[in-house]
Amino acid sequence: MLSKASKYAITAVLYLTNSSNKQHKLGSKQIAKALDIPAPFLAKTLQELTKKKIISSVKGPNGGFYLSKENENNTLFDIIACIDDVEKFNDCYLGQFECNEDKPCVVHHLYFPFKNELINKLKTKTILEMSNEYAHNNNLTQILK
Amino acid sequence: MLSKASKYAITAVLYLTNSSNKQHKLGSKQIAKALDIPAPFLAKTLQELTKKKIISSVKGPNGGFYLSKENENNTLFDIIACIDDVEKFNDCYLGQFECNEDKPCVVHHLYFPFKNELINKLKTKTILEMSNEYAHNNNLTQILK
DNA sequence: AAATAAAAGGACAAAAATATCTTTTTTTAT
DNA sequence: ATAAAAAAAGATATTTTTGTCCTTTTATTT
Ligand code: FES
Ligand code: FES
Repeated sequence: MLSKASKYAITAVLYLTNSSNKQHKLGSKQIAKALDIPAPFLAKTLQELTKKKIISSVKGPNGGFYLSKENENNTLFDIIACIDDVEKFNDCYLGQFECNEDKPCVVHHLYFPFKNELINKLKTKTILEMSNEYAHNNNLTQILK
Repeated sequence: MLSKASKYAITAVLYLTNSSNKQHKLGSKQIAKALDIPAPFLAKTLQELTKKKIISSVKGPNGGFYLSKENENNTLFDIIACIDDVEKFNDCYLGQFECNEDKPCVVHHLYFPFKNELINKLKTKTILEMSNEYAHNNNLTQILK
């Protein structure tokens, strides 16, 4: 399971795709308020993302966080790996010593393929793609109204 | 994701199925040592399981923990629910506000069916069944040797 | 009945995760 | 240049989870 920090990170990046760009940057407090996330904690998390070039930031008046074109090529997995220890994906779901085919736990045959598919999805899904899906989704809901 | 406590619980119960019975009870320290789990922490966890009748215990000399026939009808889910807050299974994997079909997150269509299958498996898999599988597994490895 | 062994219970400690606050640095706007 | 605004950095606080320790209760064995 993901930590709160990386969930916040994902939610915030998703918010940035739709509400910011190089011209309209967003401050950490604005983002935190909009998403109802503890502001200083989010600020920390956004700093980590910036440090590892997952998102971009500019200091000073009118500064804030935004996504560059390059940033948008980052994947969900990149965000998660920036905050969490992704080694945990290798652990057995039931906490058995090792997770492998030789001595599978009772949910291994369910968990293992799912996990691999999930990781694959996380690794291939770029921020840009999510942004597009989100826009598409919103269009649909607009049309349905 | 399960807490360490409930993973310890599962591992310990599994150990009990194979190494104990009403005649041969096991002390919490023995179990902890065999499984390399912090002893006092496991003791606490085993107490919770006993309180909720998932496993059985007897105090005094030659006392310890064991599984009654009724205990063996408990499921993996019962063990988990005894220790963890299973409401967390309803949360969105990526931490979006709600998990539902209307506004699914990007991994919802992967996560949701898996989660349901997993919960179903956890709810139907009894301790007895696991014990049998384990025995079967061991027989196989014996044969293969 | 007494001694003992083990669970049960409760208080405490450490570590990790989450959350807050303060100061410094940098950039932009004036 | 100066002031202001915002990120960056770092120190501190709280909460939750994990882990330890000590005392009490209870059942068993002698
Ligand atoms: S062995 Fe348990 S998940 Fe693979
Ligand atoms: S909406 Fe994210 S898992 Fe269902």
